[in-house]
Amino acid sequence: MSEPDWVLHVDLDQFIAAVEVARRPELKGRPVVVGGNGDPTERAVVATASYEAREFGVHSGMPLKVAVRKCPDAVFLPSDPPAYEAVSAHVMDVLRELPVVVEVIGWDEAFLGARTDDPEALAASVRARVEAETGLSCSVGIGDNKLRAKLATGFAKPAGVYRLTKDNWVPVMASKPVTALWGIGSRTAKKLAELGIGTVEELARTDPAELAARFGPAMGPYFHRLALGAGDTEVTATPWVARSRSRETTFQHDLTSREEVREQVAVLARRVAEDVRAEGRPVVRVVVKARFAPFFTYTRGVTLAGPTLDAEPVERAALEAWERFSDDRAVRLLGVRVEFASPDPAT
DNA sequence: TCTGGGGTCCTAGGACCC
DNA sequence: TCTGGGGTCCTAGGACCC
Repeated sequence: MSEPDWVLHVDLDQFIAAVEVARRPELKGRPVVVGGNGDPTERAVVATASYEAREFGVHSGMPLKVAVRKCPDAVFLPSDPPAYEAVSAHVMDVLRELPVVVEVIGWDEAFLGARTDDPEALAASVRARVEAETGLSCSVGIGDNKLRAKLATGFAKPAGVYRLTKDNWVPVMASKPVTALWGIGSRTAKKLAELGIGTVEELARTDPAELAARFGPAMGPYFHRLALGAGDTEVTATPWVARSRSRETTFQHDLTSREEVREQVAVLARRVAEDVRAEGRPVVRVVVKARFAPFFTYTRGVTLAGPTLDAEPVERAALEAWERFSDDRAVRLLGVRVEFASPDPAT
């Protein structure tokens, strides 16, 4: 595949809320919050808030209990992943009809690789086609690599187009906080602040060796490259092959008996085993995640004697992994993850 | 305010081997 | 009885993203 001239990043506007409003037109214009079972008294977080709800300070990841306090008049709806998956698949099909390479990176996001003299015209046609075929609004970032295209979308939202390349990177990004970069979160920002680094420009001016000493040989130089706006340009339509599958549950009330916990570990293990049997990929390792009250999370893993597609050894390994926790605190969350053999090109 | 569920990748430390 | 240096693999934890 030849190098594309341009990378476009397409991001559907308030995707989950938009899907819900589309099938309940009477909700249009109202604050809508989707998450959990739609019961804001439960332990769950906001998956997506409509722009009307965001006006009240509600945002993704916020506990529903907090959201309902900020916006008591919002309509709270349960999350319905199969519905979003179906709409997402439709949108991706619409994108594939355009003269671009489509790399899906989430329900509501994709990179497009394109050879064109007029990326703005292409972006406009993306927005028009998606709107016409699905009724959904999207924003499009145009970049000379994936990082810049992705960040450009943030400036394009909502329902717009924005171009970010090496030509305007410095004026646009230099004074922004390091968290504006895709890959730097609050934890890393805090550590950078301890080094006196707060902005993208300050990070760009820092010696990569100094960053490597603090963040490791891969992450340190990577953060420096981010600050320069450097990134991948390759866009591939090859579907992603998962390394692992998992199921996890946060309990509405913490589990306190070890017997009850064992039962739930077994339930999760069987559920994951069912998921992966459908995929037909042998499991080589099973990892149990436990979150103890108030919020301490640990994992314990067991490597299987040999690859398997059966539920029974997965369940046994999960219980064995659970037994290796010595903790007696109440359990807030349990998870079971299975890992596949690494995809070896030789096999 | 009280923190979901599903993923990926990197790092550090210990085990083990030569 | 005191013990180097390097490499690789495995595990658990941390951080990030959608």
